[in-house]
Order: sequence, then C-alpha cells, then structure tokens
Amino acid sequence: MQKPSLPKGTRDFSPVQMARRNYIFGVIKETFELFGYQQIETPSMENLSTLTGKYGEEGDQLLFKILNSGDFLKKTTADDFAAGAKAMLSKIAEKGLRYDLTVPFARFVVMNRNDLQFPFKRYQIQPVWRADRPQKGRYREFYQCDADVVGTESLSCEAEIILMIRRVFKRLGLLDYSIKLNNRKILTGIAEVMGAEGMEGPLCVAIDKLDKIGWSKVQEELLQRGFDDGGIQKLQPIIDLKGNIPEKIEFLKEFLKQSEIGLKGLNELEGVIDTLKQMGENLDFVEFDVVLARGLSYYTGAIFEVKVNNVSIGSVSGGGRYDNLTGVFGMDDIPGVGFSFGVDRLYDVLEELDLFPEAALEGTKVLLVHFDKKGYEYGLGLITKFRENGIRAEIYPDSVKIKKQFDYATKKQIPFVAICGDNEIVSKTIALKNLDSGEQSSLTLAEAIDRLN
RNA sequence: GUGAUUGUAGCUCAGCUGGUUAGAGCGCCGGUUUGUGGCACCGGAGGUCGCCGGUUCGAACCCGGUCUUUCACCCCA
Repeated sequence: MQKPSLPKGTRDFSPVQMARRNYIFGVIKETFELFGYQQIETPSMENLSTLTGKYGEEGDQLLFKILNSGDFLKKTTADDFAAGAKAMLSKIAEKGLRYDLTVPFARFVVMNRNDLQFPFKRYQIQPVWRADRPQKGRYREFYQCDADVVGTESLSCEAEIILMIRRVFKRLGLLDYSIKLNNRKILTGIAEVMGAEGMEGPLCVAIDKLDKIGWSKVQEELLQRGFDDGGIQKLQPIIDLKGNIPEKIEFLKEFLKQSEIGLKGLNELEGVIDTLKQMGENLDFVEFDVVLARGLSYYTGAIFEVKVNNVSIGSVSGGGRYDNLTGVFGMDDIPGVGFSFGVDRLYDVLEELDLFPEAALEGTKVLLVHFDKKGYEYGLGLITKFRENGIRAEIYPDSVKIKKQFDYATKKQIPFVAICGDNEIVSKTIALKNLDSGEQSSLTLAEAIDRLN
C-alpha cells in the first residue's frame, strides 16, 4: 500500500470549498458578462515556442515543461547531454503548461483574427501553472479570471475595469480595499527626468519594493542597478508625494514637463478619471500610486493593482494596458487592456475576513428518511415529485437506523427531514421536520412542496 | 533558484537529558433510546511517530538524505 500524496503546491477542493469558490466565480463571471465580455477557453498546454520569452528569463524558469511522448531522448545526442539541461530542453520538450491567460489569449487573437469582431472583449477563467516555491497565497496551480479587450485604445476600457473591480468587490462584501492606478509612461517619464532614460525596467523593480523595504533600501538598490546619485535625489519628491489625485497630477505636470512620454502617461491617467466622471461615477477606492510598478514587461499604459486592506494576502487583482501583445505572433497594432482576479487569493481573503455567506453553501433542502422497506418504497414514490417541483431532495439510500439518517442530514446541513413511516403511508402524508427548530408537522405532498418552496 | 522552518490518531496538539505496551481534547463507531437528530452518560476502534538510511544494547527524540508545510529573498495572482 502506498501513502497517497499531492504534488507540491497543488490542492484538493472539498464540497464546501467548491461551493465557496463557485460563489466567487459566479460573481466574477456575471460581472464580466454584464460588461459585454465573452468567454473563451484555451488548452492547458501550449507549444513552448508560444510561451517562452514572454515572461522574461525568470518567467521562463517557472514554466512547467512537458516531456515529449514516447522515447523523448530520440532526438538528443551525446553533445546535447554535455551542453546541459538548458540546451537539451528544446529537444526533449515541445509543450508546456500555460503560465498565464494573457499570452494564450494573444495567440488566440492572432489565430482567429478573421473571425473576431474588434474591439474584442473576452474573459477566461482557467487554471494556470507556475513552478514557483509555494507559500501562503502562492500556489503552483491556481485560477485566474481574466478580462481583456483588444483592438481599441479607448480609455473607457480602463474606466470599465475599475467599475468591474468595484462591482465584484461590492458583491463579495469587501469594503476596505484600494484600486491602485498608475501609468507605465509616467514611470518612463520619471526615469527620463532622473537622467536614466530607458531604465524604467530596473526602476520599477526597485521602486516596487518601497512598501516592503523602505526608501533607504530602495536607494541602495537603485545605486546597485546603475542609477547615479543625482538621479536618485530627483526621485525624492516622488517618494514623498502626498495628496489627492488632482494634487498629485498637478505636481507631476510640473515634474514631468521635460518628458513628452511622461506627460502623455499623465494625460492618459486624467482621461481615465474624466471618463469615470462622464459615466456618472466617482473615484471611490481609486488611488493614484505613482510608485506602483507591475513586473510584467508588456505593459505600456495604465497599470492596476488591487489590494485588500488589513489582510495577510498580497494583491488579489492586477492588470494593465499593452500596445502590442500580438506583435510577437506577427500581428501588429492591436492594442489592448486587461486584468485578472486571483480567485485563490480572493478565497483566502474572504476566509480571513469571514465573509462567505451561508447561502453559498446551500445544498439539499429535504432528506426523505424511513424506518423500513415499506417506508423506503413510499419515499421512492415521492422523491421525484419534490424534484419535479424544483426542490433539492434526497432519499437516504440504505435501510439503517433513523438516528443515522438524521445524523446524515445534520452533518450535510440539510434543513428539513421528511419522515416516511407506516402512519404516513396510511394517511398519505409525510411528517416534515425542521431540523433547526425541531418543529414537525404532518403534511400532504402538495402541502410539503408548498412549505419547502 | 538561495537561506531557514515544519511533519506524532481523521483534526488540533502533548510526549522529560534517547529507556517497557506513544497520550489528551475534538471527531468516528457502538450502547443507554427498534417512530425522531443536536445534549448527557457509558463503552470501543484507530498511530511501523512523513519516508529511506545511519549511530546505539535501545530512537518519536541524535546524525545524513529525501518529500512535505510554512517563512524570507527572487518573482508574482
């Protein structure tokens, strides 16, 4: 006998967990559809040529590769072995598990370009896999819920993303969170002003840690990454920047006046805010975070990140605008913007805050119990009637002690038990008992159905 | 990938400087109660102490490896 086990970073989901997950999925799905997004799915595995090189060197290392079928060594030579694992990879693995939903989506758009109606709004809810070291809130298999729109530069898309985030969070009962908003071009502009043109990549990586390690450590890291002291000092007012959104914009207009691209980014950000206003919306939960810098290299415009306050889980949603995601697949000039909810993290957050509604767990409404074969057969004649009337009903399948049947109902949180015994058979009724209150009444089938509806 | 950390019954955890048959609470099964669950009382089952190897007269305890958990870094949802 072997002890069963699970691969690192993967999990089973029990019925209770699934009910709760489906509750979250349901809210997200309904919201995406309300905004006109259409669902697609793509395969779990993609060709490695589709995946590699899209997530940076780090990302490539985190890809799960799939060994070729059959004799996977048949294309290799002794030289390949000598050259090491990296060189050999392309000869023994041609496929990999998807790392996110955005790159497969880009591939999908290119392959189906003639059949799609642009602007194309799609959503996708599927698992992704990363060969990361698991930690709290970090798994090797987890779901993403992506919504992207491609084929338009309209800032209304960004505004709608904010509205979708707000709707989902409201539905889930989350009231204390912030939608951090920034624009990659602003970061580019800041790098320019610092005299470090083109270095916004390393700037982002360092600045992103400000919350975690503090300003002085960030300065050290910037020096290490090749920024000069004068430039870093110019960053100081950005770090200290406080105030509401208009105030921050006002400051940056001045700060970025030398940087054309920086001003463009600022302009886009204002555009998103104006669009919200035109839609009759406000800026609740929206925060302009000048030092928000998301890792993924393909973002070129707006960037978002959502963090629930006062919980131990990292960001639960993020996204941004990209100019040319499909370019690598040979289709230029398709701008897009998208974002993703991390269901597994949302789950952890809702659990931590104890926000799952009881109703998310509702299962069977009534259990038919019986004392003997006669009662069981009487119950079999009734069970279908309940179901035909839309009542979730079960009949206990075995002839066991009534206590055990009641126990089953209690454990499974079934609120009603319908007792089928000799008395009921004679009077053509059932004894319907509310397990919560203990109240019991003798009812005809029609009355019972009425009561349960 | 780097550095730590965790693992004892279904669950949460005790278990002395290595020393007979490894414990508790909860849960589970049975009974008090053969037409009524939750509560109470009584009884019972259940562990090759993550796995492999080593040291020792003797290992849950010490050592090595491995897997797993959690954490920091890296990166990210």
